[in-house]
Amino acid sequence: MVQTGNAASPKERAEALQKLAQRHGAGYRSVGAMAYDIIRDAILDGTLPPGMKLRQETLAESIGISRLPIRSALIQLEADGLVIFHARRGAMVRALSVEEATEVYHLRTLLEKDALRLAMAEITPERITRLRELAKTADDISEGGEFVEARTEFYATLYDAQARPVMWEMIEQLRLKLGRYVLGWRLVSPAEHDHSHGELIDAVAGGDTDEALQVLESHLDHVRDGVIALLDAAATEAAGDGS
Amino acid sequence: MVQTGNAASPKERAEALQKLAQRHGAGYRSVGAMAYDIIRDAILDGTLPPGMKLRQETLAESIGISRLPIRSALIQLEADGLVIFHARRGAMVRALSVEEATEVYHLRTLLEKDALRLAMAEITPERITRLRELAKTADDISEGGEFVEARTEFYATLYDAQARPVMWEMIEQLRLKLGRYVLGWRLVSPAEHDHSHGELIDAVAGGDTDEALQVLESHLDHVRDGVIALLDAAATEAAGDGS
DNA sequence: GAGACAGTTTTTGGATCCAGAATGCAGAGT
DNA sequence: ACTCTGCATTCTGGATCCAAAAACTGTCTC
Repeated sequence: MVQTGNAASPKERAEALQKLAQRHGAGYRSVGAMAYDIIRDAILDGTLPPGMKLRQETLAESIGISRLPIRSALIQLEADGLVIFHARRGAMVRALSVEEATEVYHLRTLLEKDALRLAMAEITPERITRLRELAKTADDISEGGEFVEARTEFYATLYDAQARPVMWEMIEQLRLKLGRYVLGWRLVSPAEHDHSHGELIDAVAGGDTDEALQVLESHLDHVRDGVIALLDAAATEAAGDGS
Repeated sequence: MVQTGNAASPKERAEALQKLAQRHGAGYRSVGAMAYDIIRDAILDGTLPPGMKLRQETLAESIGISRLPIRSALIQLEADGLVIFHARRGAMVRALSVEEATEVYHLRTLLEKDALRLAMAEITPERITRLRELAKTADDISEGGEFVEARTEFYATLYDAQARPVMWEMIEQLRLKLGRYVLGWRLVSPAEHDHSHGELIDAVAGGDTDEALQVLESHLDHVRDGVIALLDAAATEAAGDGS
């Protein structure tokens, strides 16, 4: 079992956290909300790897606040499934098992196909135009944080998040659980997924619902296979490390 | 808009909260976890009605702890969608709109039909026996807290929560959002839903997947209609109140 | 030499204290 | 008489402080 997750040195990690903290500079409603965003981003971009133990004191110092808003943030992250609390023993970054990842993709397929079906029933030409722009942005950008944002906006528009807030919230939750692994996969094999959003929006614009659903499903299957391969490799590696 | 939700007197509410606090006596890992359970139960059984403003001080005094674990609990409840924070203006019990309730039932139908389909593919005679017992318990009990527990255990077994934790978590989340309204509906029309769990388990035992799915769906539709009627009535009443 | 027990140190979780922001009331001006 | 503005009160959100529990280390014994 990987317990410490010491992929990088503690010093490097502290610096990366501080850099994230500076990016999330001012303009926040509350310090706790800022801490939540910083720690979430750190988990998603791999600064805090799965299995990493999260010491409240260290996080607080890195961000430059007290431990209290850190605790608020960690509680929220636990609800998101990114962090797990071991009673009286603090929090650690939650690692996803292969089984859980498979389940998440099963659910995403179920929900997102339904969302797409509903959205396509009332799609407008304006939205398609907007979607093409967003798809281009999402397919062009490779860098971590930016990519996640662009992709989120694309899907929010595609599924009409405004009209179906509860459904969108569920989809976002599922996507959040996987984000860090998808980014890791993109680093490993960057060539494989260049124009996936473009293809999807082409199918949507074509008006053929069944075809669009098929494109979406195979896209999800493709990413799922990549992520699971990554998880398998990590598990094998960890096992190979011995005790 | 119902803002204060003063259905009962403040004194009565404080007493009800204290009673809940006593029920959740000892044996808790942390005070925050206890506070979470108490407040959640209070929301679910109507002691804290939708729209009610949640003053941290008052809650802390009623339960007999400090404000800090209350805040932890409220953050968790926000993640559950039972509470909403208005920045710098504290938390209030979140009310569900008719649109959101409709969406929740749409999603539950989608997820639970899928869960039942998967579970029926690998059902065992032992589980059916166990389910019959649980169904009987759930159909017999009427009282609030007990009923929720019994019903939860029934569905956890039916959908094989152990084998599919992520899916079960999502279903639980959705069910949680509606719990208080379902209980309210049961109070209004107690005759309508006596043997629903029994009927469902009969269909499952019969082995006909399509029929079981149909029973599940019409059960969900039935409850949905009841809850939406209740919400509509509440909205009309609130509008009739004048300003 | 290895294992177990005890003491120390580290770290979480809770309570009290403090500051900043919002709301409500009152007074004055139009 | 009504409205707008300013002040006071109240409540949230954050920081510091404290206690209890767990982990680690060192020593003693078998």
